[in-house]
Amino acid sequence: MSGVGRGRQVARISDVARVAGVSVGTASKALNGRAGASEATRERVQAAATQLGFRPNALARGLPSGRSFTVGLITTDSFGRFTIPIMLGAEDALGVGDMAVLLCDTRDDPDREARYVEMLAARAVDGIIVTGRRSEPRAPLVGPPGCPIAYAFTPSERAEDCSVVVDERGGTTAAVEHLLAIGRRRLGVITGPRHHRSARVRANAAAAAARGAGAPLAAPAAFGAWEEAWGRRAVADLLDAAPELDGIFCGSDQIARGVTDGLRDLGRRVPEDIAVVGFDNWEVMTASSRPPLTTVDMQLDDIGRTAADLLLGAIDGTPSPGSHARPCRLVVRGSTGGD
Amino acid sequence: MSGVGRGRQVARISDVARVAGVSVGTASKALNGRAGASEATRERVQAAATQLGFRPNALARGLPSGRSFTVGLITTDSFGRFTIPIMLGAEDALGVGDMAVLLCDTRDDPDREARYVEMLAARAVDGIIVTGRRSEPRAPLVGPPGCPIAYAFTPSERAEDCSVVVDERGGTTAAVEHLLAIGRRRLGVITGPRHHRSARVRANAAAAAARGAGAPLAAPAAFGAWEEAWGRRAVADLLDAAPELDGIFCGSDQIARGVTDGLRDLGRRVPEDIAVVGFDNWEVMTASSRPPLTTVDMQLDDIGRTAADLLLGAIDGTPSPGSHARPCRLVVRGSTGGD
DNA sequence: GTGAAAGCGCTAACAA
DNA sequence: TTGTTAGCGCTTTCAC
Repeated sequence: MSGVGRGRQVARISDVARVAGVSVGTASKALNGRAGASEATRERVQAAATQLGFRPNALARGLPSGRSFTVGLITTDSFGRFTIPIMLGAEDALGVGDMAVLLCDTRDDPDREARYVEMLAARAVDGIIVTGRRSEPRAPLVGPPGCPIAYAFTPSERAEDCSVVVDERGGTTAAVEHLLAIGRRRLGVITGPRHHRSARVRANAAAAAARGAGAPLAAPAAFGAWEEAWGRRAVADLLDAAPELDGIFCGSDQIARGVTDGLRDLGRRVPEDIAVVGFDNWEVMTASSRPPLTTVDMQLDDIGRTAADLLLGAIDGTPSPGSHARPCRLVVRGSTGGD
Repeated sequence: MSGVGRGRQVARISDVARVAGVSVGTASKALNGRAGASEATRERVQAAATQLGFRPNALARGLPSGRSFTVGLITTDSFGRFTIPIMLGAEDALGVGDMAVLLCDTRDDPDREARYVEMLAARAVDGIIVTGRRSEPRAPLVGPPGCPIAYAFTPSERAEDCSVVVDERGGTTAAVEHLLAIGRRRLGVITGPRHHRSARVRANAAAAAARGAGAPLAAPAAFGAWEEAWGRRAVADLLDAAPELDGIFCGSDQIARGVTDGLRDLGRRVPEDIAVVGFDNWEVMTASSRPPLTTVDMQLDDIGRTAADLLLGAIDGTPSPGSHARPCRLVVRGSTGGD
């Protein structure tokens, strides 16, 4: 015990100092590039550190400064399809600054969230990234006092908090304009449940874009569920209501895939008779759909990366309060005649 | 600076000691339940701690002991479908012991892996969990000397390392026995690429189970890709080779879903004409398939939980070397007449 | 430019 | 039973 266990096997700064023939304080300065160390000693110390494979103990390093070179990543949803790319992007950005990431999966449970925040406080994290699977704003995280927070994808309800969100409106508009650009004029919309903000935003944006181009929707947007089965069912109903439909914007790739399957069942050709656009660029869906789906990519890794960058800024004393919208990217494939 | 920043806002053990009217050392003993503190003071200290909302600084706590109450979670694959449930299970088990989880996504890059190991060493992690998306054994992780490691799902090539793996053979056998139990005798197998261990293991186990029951496969196993499109294609070929097939075991739910779609295209009814079983219990696939898929659940959360438990044991001085196989669970749904 | 010394918050010897 | 003291490995004053 008494720290003699594993710790001893690793080079400490005192070892580096001894090898370099300087004091511990000087070694510290030299290693951290702080003023007050000649170029010569700096090099000697660096050499000694390299030779010994010295890595500063992050725990000890953080104690005096109150920093831990660690950020907490809180996801309110068991990491799913949406949070993963966000996490990867965040990890990328943080890795550059040698920041480690502490994982916290709250599973939508406020108690778990509170416990995790305590844990992060006890570990003196330098900042926290909060993410989730929905674009609906969430109640602000009650974090450790003074600890910077950045929200990714799921914004905070408090407007002045730093949130990085997807420009869903812009992505939808691009998708509809693409349908119009390939000559479709009688458009329909099939999307998720009305109580989901994303479903509403995308439906409204699609309707507005179509109307704005002088080609208003051929039928009201159909709200349902984020499921293939809903897409299959809805497209049949939609064609009853508007038989000469020639383009469909779907609120998700799952729905879009159901729509293409439904259209095939009905004997309609995609994209010749009816072009279909999805949303999410979820490879599993876009690739297995017949034909592959044109879709909107939310570039979630960029969301995560940006949130992490802004968080790092805040940690360094340059906060970026407010909501930051990031663009989507349209990916054209066979379901609108691409490829 | 100088630790006066955020650190000051949080109660330290000295605050607790002062409020309780005892020394810091006594407070420490009382809080940690170590011998040498009367019941009365113990209670006073506890009360003071609660009142102040005291949480011991994990960094400071770990410095003397050389421990950090943190484990590293290394995943060799951008967290995908397989690693997520594993991570959740591991988090569950670790959370009980108040262990935090440091996230490391190596993206199959040995350099990244090496850098992460250094980072984990610098943070003095108490242990490391290594996971991946394949059941193929991997080269042993070169971790910090003396640091316990547990492999989850993807085992280590070194037999004496602690690995928790899925009993794929057992799961496959259960699936085939289910097909036999509902009266199917002319079975086929469609699975992933031959160079994937899982594809081979499952195909062999299925063939052995069928043979063992006196109903050898009606056609050799078809190896291809983990894709729906492969399932659609393969089932057509398989029916050419063995027209009176009445049951198909698929190496994944994606393939199985392709198979059900392909059978519908061919005018065969599932399960009346041909029963279909998948593998993975991936909800997106099982639910959208028509009918919903009977499948094998690998219980990956259990894999993660078990790996974490074994790691905690090793950290506490009770290692569990060797390979630990965990059972699968058969989930019966419409594609074999269930529900 | 360099070294000595204090201290970050905690634990664990050892005294009292 | 309690308090005192000495570190854990590092950074950072402050003398020299």
